[in-house]
Amino acid sequence: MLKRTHMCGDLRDEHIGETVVVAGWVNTYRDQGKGLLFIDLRDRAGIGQVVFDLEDANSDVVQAARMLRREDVIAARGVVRTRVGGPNPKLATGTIEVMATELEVLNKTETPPILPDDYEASKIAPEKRLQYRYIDLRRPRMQQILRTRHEVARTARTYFAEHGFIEVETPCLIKTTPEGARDFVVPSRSYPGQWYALPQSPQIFKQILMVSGCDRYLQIVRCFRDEDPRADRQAEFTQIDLEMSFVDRDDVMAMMGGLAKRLWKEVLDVELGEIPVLSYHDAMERYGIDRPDLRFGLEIEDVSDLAAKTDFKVFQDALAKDRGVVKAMRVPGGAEKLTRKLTDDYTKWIRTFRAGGVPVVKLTANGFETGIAKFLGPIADALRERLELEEGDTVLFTADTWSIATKAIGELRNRVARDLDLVEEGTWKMLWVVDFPMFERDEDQERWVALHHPFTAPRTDQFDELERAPGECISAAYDLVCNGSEIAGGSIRIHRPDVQRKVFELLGIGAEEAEQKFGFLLKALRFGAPPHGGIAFGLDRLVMLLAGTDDIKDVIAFPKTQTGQDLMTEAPAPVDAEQLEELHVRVVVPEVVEPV
RNA sequence: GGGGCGGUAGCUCAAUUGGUUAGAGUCCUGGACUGUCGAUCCAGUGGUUGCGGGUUCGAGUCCCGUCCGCCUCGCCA
Repeated sequence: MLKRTHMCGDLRDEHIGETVVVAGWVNTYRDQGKGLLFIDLRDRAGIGQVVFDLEDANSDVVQAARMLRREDVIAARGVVRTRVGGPNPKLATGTIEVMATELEVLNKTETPPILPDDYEASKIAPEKRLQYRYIDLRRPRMQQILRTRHEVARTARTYFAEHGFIEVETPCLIKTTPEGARDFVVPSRSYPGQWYALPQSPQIFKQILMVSGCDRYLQIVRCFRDEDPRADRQAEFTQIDLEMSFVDRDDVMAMMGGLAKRLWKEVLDVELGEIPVLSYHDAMERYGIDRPDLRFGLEIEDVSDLAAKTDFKVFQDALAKDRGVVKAMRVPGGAEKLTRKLTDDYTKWIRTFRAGGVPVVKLTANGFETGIAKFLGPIADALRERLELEEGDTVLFTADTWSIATKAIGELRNRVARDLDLVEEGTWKMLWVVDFPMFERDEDQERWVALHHPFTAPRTDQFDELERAPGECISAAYDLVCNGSEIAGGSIRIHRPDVQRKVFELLGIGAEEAEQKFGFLLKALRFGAPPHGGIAFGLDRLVMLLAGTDDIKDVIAFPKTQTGQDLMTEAPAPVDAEQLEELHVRVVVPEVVEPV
């Protein structure tokens, strides 16, 4: 076999005159018949041109070269020289070519079902790309993303190693935990009827490592949550997981902000600057979401007090509800840009978030016009002042309970920014969101649920509230948000068993149940647990941002579909009866499943 | 579990109110061409219209069911 000396994508002017051996895949071929044959050869580093002189039509090299087809695997020896036909500015290797003297066909390909061209990748059916993932991954773009992912992981390891973190592995076969997402479970062969669960995160283990005196822990770790996927979510995903002892909230935020800055610098050569901090309360009130996109304005105002003075039934009905509110968003210049078609569409679309519609009004030289203008008489001046309205603006409203109206207008804010092209590409708006409530009321089940997770500590000044008014208790949790995407979330943890028991109790986990399900944690906390806290970065989402893609499947080498299948390996699949027997598992299939 | 969109040649798509032999580009096969570069030109192979039923003289097209993909609501401590 010809031994490779250079990556064909790495060849430059400096290699001119050298005899090289390159190897890779035939990206394209251009056969000129009598005379010349050009091969664009692709390897991990890029694409380079190999030329064959066809003068001696009977030579083995020429005969083999003329048989080459796209995606054949070859090696070629030749001399690097300046391109005779002039440079190709589209290629990094565009000024040079390899004049081939030897050719070795390492593997002919069958006609490829898909071709690894970036320029038509978006047109190929997603299931074909997943089915033939090995071909799809040959695309330069996919190779670039794989390397970005590697860079992120490498940078994180280096950064945290510099700061005294050590990497520790935690188990994948663990005990199922209540609360949280649905677990993936694994049957135990040795213990009939007993099951392991795959970790939703290594949360408890990393806390116990703090009790063990590790002081600073790092793990790049796979997590599993058996919930329906989304464009930015897979059932199986990766966290950069961290925990620190003897720290407060500011210590953790400073350390983790440092990683974010390092990543953006190393991967994109972007200086992030100081990362601002916003309270959960302000995020929800001003942006209607706990992970606001700060690349554009469109701030939201509560106008419930004004709305109460109108006769508009939608407002009145909303305000009559428990915690009913009316929210308003000023869209500068919206009178022109927000067409009737668009605003009608919003009213329909907003129903997916359970809001009734989107009342609209425009401010013109003649005052409020269209939509609900006729109801705004009594509050016209106050509304103009509150929203600092100018002529040509549109105001969009939502009215319902606080949680529905807030969420709806938050989603609407993002939608309007997209529709009006207000999002400036290439900008990075990172922020910390802090001061989350400890608990959220689950009205259906009439109980408190943890907003973050049950091991999150109250802020140090909030222990009274924990006893007195759990609904008002503020936690020591923090989320790192970038361009409207949550990229990390964490908290200071509870390190006192009495506080942990109290929180379990508030969550409706009684002493006995707590002992049975979390006994090992409660016990560990009794034996000298240091104050500690940590965070987990979503590696997949980080890479999505840094690589500029909005499909999580692009940043995972072998992703699953929305129904949890791997189209390449065809997992999941049935197992043998003997396997089931050994595992003491009997399958009950709802209906007859057709064999494929 | 709910909603929306889609599935026609290896790939990307077209096909009039339900009407003749389901077309085009690309890939592939063969040929032409001495500096191409998403090469070009000529010719050709290639189809169980996702699958199963139904309506009809006649179904890619209409109806029912089902499978698959994408987006989304719920869900995701």
